Amino acid sequence: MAIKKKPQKRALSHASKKTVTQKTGMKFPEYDHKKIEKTIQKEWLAKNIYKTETASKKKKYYVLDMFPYPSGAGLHVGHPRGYIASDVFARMKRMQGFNVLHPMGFDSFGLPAEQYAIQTGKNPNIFTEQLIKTYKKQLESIGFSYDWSREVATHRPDYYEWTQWIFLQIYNSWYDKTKNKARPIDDLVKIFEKSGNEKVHAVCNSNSVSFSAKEWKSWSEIEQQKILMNYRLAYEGYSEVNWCPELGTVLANDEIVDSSTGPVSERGGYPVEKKSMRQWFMRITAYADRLIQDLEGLDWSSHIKEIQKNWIGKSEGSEIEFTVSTGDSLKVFTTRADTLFGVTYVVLAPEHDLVQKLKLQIKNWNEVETYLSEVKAKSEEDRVSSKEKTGVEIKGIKAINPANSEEVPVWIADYVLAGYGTGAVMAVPAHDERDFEFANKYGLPIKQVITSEDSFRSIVVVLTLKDVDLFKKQLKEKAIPFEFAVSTISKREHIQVQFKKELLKDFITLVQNQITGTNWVEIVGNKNIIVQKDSVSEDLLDDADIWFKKFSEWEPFIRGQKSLWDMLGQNQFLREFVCYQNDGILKNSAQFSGKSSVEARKVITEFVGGKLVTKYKIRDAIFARQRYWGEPIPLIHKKVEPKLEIKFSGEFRYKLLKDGVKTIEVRALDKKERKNVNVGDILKFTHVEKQESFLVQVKELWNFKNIPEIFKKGKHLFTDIYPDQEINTIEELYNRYKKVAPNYDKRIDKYGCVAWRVEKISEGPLIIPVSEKKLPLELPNVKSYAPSGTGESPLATVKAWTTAGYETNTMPGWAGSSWYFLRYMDPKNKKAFADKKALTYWKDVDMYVGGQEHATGHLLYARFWHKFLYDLGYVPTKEPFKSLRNQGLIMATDGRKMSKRWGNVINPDDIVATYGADTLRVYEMFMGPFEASQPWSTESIIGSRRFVERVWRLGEKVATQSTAKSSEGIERSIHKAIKKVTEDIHSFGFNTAISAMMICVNDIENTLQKEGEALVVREYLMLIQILAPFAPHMSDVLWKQFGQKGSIHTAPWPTHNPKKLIDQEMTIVVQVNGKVRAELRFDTGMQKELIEAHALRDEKILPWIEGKEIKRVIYVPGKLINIVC
RNA sequence: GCCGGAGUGGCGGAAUGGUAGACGCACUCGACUCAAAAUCGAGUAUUCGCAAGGAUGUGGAGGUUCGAGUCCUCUCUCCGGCACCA
Repeated sequence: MAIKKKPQKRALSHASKKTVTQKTGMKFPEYDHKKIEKTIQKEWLAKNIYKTETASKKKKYYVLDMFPYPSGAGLHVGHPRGYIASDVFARMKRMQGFNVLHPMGFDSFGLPAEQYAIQTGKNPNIFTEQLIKTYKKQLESIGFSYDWSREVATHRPDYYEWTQWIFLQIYNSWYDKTKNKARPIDDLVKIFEKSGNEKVHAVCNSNSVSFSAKEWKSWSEIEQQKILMNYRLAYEGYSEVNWCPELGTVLANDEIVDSSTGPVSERGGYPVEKKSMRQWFMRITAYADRLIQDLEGLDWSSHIKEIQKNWIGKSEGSEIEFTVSTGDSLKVFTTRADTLFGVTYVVLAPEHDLVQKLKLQIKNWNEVETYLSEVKAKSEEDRVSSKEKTGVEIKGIKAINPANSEEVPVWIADYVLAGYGTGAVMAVPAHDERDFEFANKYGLPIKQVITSEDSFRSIVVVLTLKDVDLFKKQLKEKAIPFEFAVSTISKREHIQVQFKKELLKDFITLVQNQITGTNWVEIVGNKNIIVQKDSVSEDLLDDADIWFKKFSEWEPFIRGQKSLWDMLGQNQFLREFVCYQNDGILKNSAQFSGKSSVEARKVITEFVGGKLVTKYKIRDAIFARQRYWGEPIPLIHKKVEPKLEIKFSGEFRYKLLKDGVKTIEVRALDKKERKNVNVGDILKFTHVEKQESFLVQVKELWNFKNIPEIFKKGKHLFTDIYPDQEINTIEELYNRYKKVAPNYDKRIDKYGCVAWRVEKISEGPLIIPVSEKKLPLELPNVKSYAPSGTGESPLATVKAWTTAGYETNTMPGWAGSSWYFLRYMDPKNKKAFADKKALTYWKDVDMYVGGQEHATGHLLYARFWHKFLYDLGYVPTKEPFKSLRNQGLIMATDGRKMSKRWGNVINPDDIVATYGADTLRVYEMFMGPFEASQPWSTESIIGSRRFVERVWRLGEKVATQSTAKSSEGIERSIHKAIKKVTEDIHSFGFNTAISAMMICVNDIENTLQKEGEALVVREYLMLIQILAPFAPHMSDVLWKQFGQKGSIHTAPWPTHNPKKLIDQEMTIVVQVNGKVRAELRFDTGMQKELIEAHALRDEKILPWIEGKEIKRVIYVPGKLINIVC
């Protein structure tokens, strides 16, 4: 049985409340954190010292925390780390005279509250408000300088009114690529009315077709809206969700776990499947490029920037058109157009359009179909996790390489993704690992077209141990007249030599002549090539065939070299072939041979009539949750009158048979042949009775108030026509039909007739936005928070909600957090999300502090929304967060993450109670570098407590007599500390800032022990001022204790005087050949020559330089002197 | 696999190319105390040496430099992100 060791609680010295009598007779209290913190917090509140006004002549500074999600688990000591840092920062800025905005709020919509509501049936609104209260209390006890009058919570209607408002702006916008910004959708409508969509250069759904202004105008509102939906920045669409039939609900990715039988729900372990559901999307892809571009000007950690860049995944390449033997064109996307001559096959994604289109021409359709269904049956996990590539050749179809007109086979394989690029790739197995693997598996040819141009190469020379020494010696003695590096690998008898490419020849000669019995291996990049000793020659440089030498040929040789085998056995050598993926010089590429990859990409693309294009990995963001506890999406699905779309089908001449119309004799328009078809078949025919042909053109949609019974979708109707008539509109057609319909059968034999068909009955609801005046669209009360069972949100079960036609999806968690920082600027505004004045004053966040886990979520979405608002002129800056700092996690004492599950959570309330908020703050800042993760240490925190107390007790020793003279040493320490602390807070080096203050306190204490030295009030106050951001309670109380008016937190920040930093003496380290041999003290500012003379005569130095010629003396002013001899 | 970041005492960590281990924890010894806690003082990388002092030392192997934890090359390990993105 494990014995749990209880952490020992340290006794703290505050126990007694007696006072200490100072030299001066003034009463100095003991440090009692509970009393101090409680009193001073009350005073702050009463005097409202952290309230921030917008109208200020002072310069603004906006310090923001990522607001918390108030969860039932409450805070643990890891959460406030970022808040403490930003608070320290904000406090310093405030003391430096800035008008600091430092607010706090709550990201209060989300899953856990919903989960709780489902389980308990309690109203999540009430529950959430309670949690917020608890959180606030916890935060307040730590002593943050938040202006609570600006608090926001995303679940409150006065807040989400504006989340909904922003949504509507996004919904009513489109992205103009020409102007590279979002514009109102009304602008687009105007363009459509004027010139259709041919000139529109917009970011839109790929299924949109081109149309003219006339066509646009001819469409019904529903049709127009459907077109517009392809352009809106918030649009309706479908996507696959994780559907759990047992639970009757949609699950988020983290609610799913893998099991042996496939994915199951975390709760209950029920199977989870994919289901296509209606969703709302945000067209973040429109901003992909700007989201990358504008990262450049941001003061964020390169780490986060990198993650975002990676996530957006920009890649520049070419779109190249291959021709398929059927005549169809096949576009591929590649970043390596330079390898076009190396294409030996092309691959389509299983979902590629051409696959279905060419169905009839595919000779092995059965095989293809089997493969397609196999792929479909595979779960996404299977498809990704099994690295084994599968595919099938499409027989009967070839693709023609536009570069050299070569015919190459066409394959379908699921390693090609339908959603990226064009869903088709040109395969260059010689220079792409995936193609390489696939080609090897299916025996496809490999054609080499790029040669390495590395200026450096590595060679591993296999030597005996004895030879290694010899070899090294030769190199050391510069027996080889060129630059290289030597290293032994794994302490075995290998030597790795690096050298410039042009020196290869010389090197080979040397090895062959001087070292006997060597064999060797060449490594290019991280790929290996074996070269037999005999075959080493000049053409090693340019004969690329060696890259494809079969391993089997060399295997016996390598096995013979046991150590080499050990070294290389586990790596790429197990491969039979090697493929070279880097840029290089082209070969086997007709007129392009000899060009560099970079140049060739451009010219080859041009040569084959391709296009240079940019692609992004990022996908549009799903902006809908099938949940209750989120902002309602302010849209109404309005039912409208149905519309018919009617399609003309053809002309017929009927041959009346005795028992009625059964067959029709017809002649096709283009192929002059007769054939019999059945009634209802749709064909293109000419009128044959008089050998005349006429066309019926139908381009209109028909609106019906009430659709006649006869118009069933897909039903064929026949209208008689006379040979000499023309029918131009559906209306004419319909009228004729109506006339004929009653005695249809009787008339039909006499005349020709035209067939037409109801193609589409568009009844779909029209989506209209809720009027801005009616916002907020408040969440209705529901009887049950349980899932609706259909996968839809519980809102779908609310009758009033659905009859009003309101959208039943709610917004995702990231909606409210994508703009909250703007609301803080003017949180009570009822007319706008924030007033223009407030927005122009506060502009953007100067310092944003939070966890890096939001790199690809919140931080991306917030930037996206902000850019959108900027495009429409609602905010003055392109980017919301100028500087960003990410705190490291605080792990539990056991090294794991703090979590209820592990039972290792440390509650800040306990720490505040035992040690005080000031100590908690100092400790969390002192633990280590702010951005690094550290484990919480129950033992180490005492050090911070000691420091806080020591500063307090230093107060007893302050000389309050007006005659007291300040000590030069103490003055210097304090000014040093001011300098260091100011700089370090700026650079978020809180741990070293505290260390500097500790050094300062140690210095003062030591100095005070000397006779005649005193700590004067002014200097002591400076010390507590720089400590104030870290220990705000204690320092403010001390401030008042020493008779200062107002709060320390509104007093100006001290500045250091550079003159006071200078010591009269300096310590110079004396080195001989870089080794420290002595330390000497000189007057500050002494000349180099004098110092040098002293150093050379020093008794500690003499033995080291005796009898040696002094070659050089290096002097680093004020620091060291190095004697080289 | 690819892209980032990091490896320094018993622990958290500090060091514009210039005395490696600041500061803190822990530990050891001492002072105070009847005693303990708290507090204060001294010490604390490894190794040789009684000492003075010397040698070694920042994951490993090399290099550049008067001088490298820091810069360069290779390599190992750990952490984070992405993951068949052509």
